[in-house]
Amino acid sequence: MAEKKEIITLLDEIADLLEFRSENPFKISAFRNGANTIRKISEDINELVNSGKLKEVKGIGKGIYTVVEEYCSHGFSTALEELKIDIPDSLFEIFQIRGLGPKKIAQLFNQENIRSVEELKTACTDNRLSSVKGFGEKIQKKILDEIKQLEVNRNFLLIHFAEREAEKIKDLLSGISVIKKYEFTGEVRRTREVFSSLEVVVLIEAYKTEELISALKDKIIIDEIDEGTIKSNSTFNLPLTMYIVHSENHFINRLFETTGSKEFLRHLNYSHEKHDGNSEEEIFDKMNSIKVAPEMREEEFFSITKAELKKSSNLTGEQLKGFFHFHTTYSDGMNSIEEMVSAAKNLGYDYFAVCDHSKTAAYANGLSAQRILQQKNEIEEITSKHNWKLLQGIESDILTNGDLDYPTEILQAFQFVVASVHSNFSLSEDDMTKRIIRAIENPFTDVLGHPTGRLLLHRAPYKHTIKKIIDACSRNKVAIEINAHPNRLDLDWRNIFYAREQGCLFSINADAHSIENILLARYGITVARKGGIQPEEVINCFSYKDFIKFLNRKVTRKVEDK
DNA sequence: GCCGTTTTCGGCCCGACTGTTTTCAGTCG
Repeated sequence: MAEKKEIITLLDEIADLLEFRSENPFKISAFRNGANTIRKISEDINELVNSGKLKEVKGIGKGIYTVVEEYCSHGFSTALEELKIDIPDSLFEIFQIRGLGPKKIAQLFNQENIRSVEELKTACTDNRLSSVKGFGEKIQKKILDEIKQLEVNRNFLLIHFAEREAEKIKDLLSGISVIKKYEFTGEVRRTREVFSSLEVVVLIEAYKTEELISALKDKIIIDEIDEGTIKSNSTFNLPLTMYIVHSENHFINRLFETTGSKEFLRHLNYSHEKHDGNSEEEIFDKMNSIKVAPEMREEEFFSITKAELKKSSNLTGEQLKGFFHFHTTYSDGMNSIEEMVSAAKNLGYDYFAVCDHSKTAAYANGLSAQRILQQKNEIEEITSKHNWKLLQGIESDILTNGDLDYPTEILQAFQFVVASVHSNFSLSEDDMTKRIIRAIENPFTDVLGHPTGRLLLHRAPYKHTIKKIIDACSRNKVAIEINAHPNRLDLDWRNIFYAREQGCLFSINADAHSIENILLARYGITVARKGGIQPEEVINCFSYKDFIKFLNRKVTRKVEDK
């Protein structure tokens, strides 16, 4: 048994190593293509292997099938291991540095004997790399910057990976009988976008502490036992701190003082002696503060200028009725329109706007004018078959000059338009801001997609002035996307407060490329809640009638009012 | 390695961008 993701990683890794070893370029792309083919398969990969049906899939031949079959049955790949011979494990971290591909890494390894990120860093600091053929000062500087970022990122996990670690900890703690109750605190309770630690408050009887420690020692490595604190740094993919308390009152107070960020507590002049309470409300009361939701207990909370925007969010996942900005097999999605909508409907969504990639996104199989028509016909067929409220939208690329990548006559045929930047990221701050604002000013734009372009722990946002962009969204009645993909979580929650002050609307979108992805919307909810967003500020929470009103606020669109 | 045929070898192959070159290789979305 193997997970689909593992197979994809395996084939990509083989492709990287083949390239590192300067093998036949077509063989390399066969493996990359194999990885992409598997990525697009929606059936269970193990079943396809067992039944031999994988062999029939275009792009999977005898060679790749053998690799996948071996991995599924035995959990390893002889082909991969053979490619790894004579390569130190430390080299693989270099593959994470953007701008360095297999060929450049091979050059560094073979010519300069660079075998790890550390050695690469030294070579750059000693200015050794700028004189290597094919490298130069700019690349050397870029590598150093990337290494710096990598060193910071090493200490963080994305939210969906951190969640997995938290689940393991839940399993661990639930299995220890002396624990009366526990609750996650710190970054988990604040629902940060990336995590550097996992913290839990644990309640037990005082005389059972030794019993707890011995039960823990059976299952995890304990690195530190301090007064009331137990730490395990290496058992999970994030360091774990457990705060051990022996009374309900202590539980509440420990939970309170470990939830808010240090800056948040400092702003409130919090001290645990003076502000001890039997509930969090009581603690806030003692500080003469309104009650602040756990997820909003950040320094940024104090930048909110309008009192009514400090209210906790009432938003929940069940309130999302509109399912937008999802991709299908028409572009780079894994599932058909019908499969996507049907799955979303089962999860409680009521109306839908498919938004495949536009023509400029060639790498993602973006839609040509002809294929837009084809899709339109299919949508008409499906809607009449199921009586679905399904609209044809598009995720249109914002070109370098700020135009969307279809002429007006095509744009006006869409019923919903998400405008996003997918290329040419390195404009100056001024140029990028103007580019995005021009797209916002386009009368057909409904939503600004992933506004900052960041990929968490991977790529910094492009240079831009976010306040000017938010102002433009407010002026032009364009909703700002909260892209819920764990890699993005973009708009950053820190900018939500300002956007709300300008009266902006938001659109929470999973940017789903598969049925499984639909569930990612929940991370968008956590981000929105962190910014205090209420359901009436989210276009996905509108009734279908109000959503149509929203669509027709600037241009008239033909939408059947079902 | 995969595909497909006028079938067992020959062709396959995004395109823009960047930084290095001096006409291109490598990377990336």
